[in-house]
Amino acid sequence: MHRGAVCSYGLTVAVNVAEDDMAKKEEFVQSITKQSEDFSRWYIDVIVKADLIDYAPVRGCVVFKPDGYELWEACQRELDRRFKETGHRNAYFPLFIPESFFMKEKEHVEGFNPELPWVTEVGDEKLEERLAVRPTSETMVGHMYSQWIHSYRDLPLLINQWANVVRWEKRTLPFLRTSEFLWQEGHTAHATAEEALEETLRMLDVYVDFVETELAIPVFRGQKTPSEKFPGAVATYSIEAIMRDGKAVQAGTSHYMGQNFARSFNIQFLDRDNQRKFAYTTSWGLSTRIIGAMIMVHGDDRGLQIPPRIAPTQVIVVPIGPPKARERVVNAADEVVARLRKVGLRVRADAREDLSPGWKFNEYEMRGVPLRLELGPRDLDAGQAVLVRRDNGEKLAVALSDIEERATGLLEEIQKSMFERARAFREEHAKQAASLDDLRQAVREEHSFALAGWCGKDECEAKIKEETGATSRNIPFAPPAHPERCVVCNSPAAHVVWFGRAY
RNA sequence: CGGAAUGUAGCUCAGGUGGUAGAGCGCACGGUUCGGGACCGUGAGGUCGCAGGUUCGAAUCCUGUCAUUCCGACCA
Repeated sequence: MHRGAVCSYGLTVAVNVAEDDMAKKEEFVQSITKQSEDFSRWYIDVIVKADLIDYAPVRGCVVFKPDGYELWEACQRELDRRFKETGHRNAYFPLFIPESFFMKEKEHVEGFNPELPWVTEVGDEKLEERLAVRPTSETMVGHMYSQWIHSYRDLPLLINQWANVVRWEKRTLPFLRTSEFLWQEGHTAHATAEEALEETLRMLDVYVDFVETELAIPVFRGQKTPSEKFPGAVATYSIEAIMRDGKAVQAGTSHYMGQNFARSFNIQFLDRDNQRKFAYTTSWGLSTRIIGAMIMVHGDDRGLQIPPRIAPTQVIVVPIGPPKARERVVNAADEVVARLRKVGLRVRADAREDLSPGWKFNEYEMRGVPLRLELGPRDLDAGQAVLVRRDNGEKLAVALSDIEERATGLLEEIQKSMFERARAFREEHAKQAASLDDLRQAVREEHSFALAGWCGKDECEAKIKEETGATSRNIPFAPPAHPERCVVCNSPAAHVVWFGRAY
């Protein structure tokens, strides 16, 4: 811990300074647990240090701080645009759901009952009927749709809701599983099964497009096995992402309900042929969990790494210089910020005088800002700025005259290379398993997904979970291979399934 | 919901066998600094998670409770 400053000749001083810098770098990095050391620890360290969330004094609940909430706002912005483009409109349904509504759909109530919080009294008075705090809104929406839909002319009904929901989870993890979370839930009603199924898959594709384009997370799309489907659905489809520790996160789901909820809630319409028919419904949801996935897919030992397209701050401008040069660099920085904003970039300058440039470099890397723009006296003399990429650390001296073009181009490149890196990782971590041992090896030792044949029996699926800790993720529409036998019982495979350990 | 660990200043933590609380970092003020987490000086800041109990006296011992982390069961 001794500085080398007392040394009297240049070479020694230089060596000691370099060692000192290394030591400091180490120290900084140590404040975030290394991914390889303890991935869970790393995750918690990063989200707290990057100021995304704070724990609330209620079990399993968190506060989204501005930097975390802005990530969700970016997701909302991009998703909402896609929902509108596909003909949906937003509405809002109540937070409280009468107990009797849950009784109407047997599978549904059984599925959610263990995690429902209930309102039983108001002031000193007991309520006549208990009210659940919604875990999802199918029942309330079903009830309302039964009153709104009378004719085939009322269909399709395409509504989305942005809301908070509550599921009292036994085990929580910020973003990935909290007792209360934010999400969107789409609810649609259609005249025919074909149309409803088409909607279900269309919205799954909207999720794929959103997650891959905006969040740079490659996903596996497919159908859930019966044991993993939504309570009350005929079929559930999902997109599954693989984290850097090899574990799976279900990034979005889309459900085809058939007429199940329509029958339970009496959603009927008079068709062209003057016959009363039950509608076909769908629902689809994507939650703040996706932010956890983004962190775990892109983050590294230096902290967060946010894809430019959703980054609340895309470019951080750091003016550098001693007090005499201060005014000059700060003015230049302001000008650069204004110019970049003009072309639509989200840019901020950090001109705080009490923090050194080095401190800011580390800080914004930890916070995942994709691009840093350094502006010092030497740069101004040369008519340039230094751009530094978060994804690969590359430094580029760029002429101020074409800063807009270069910054925009670099952000696009970063977005692309982040997706490519994640995709390469996914390819390396997608194995095939011909036996239960293979499967265990793949998910436990190789931290991967495993593609395996499955006969379709619940027992075999349960056995896989028991033996390997992996659950079925989904049944891909276009599997990369076609194993013919069930990995457990060796009878002919009815499906090809992705298995993985899940969050 | 079961097992384990933790809870003391904003953060990380130290406080043998009970005697009224400390460090580093951060924060505030002043000054010097500024191209990869700068430095000096001064200062503010804690009903020791909460509630009981034992005791003349509890951060310390006991009981309960709440929260967080990890493992397991349950669950998307």
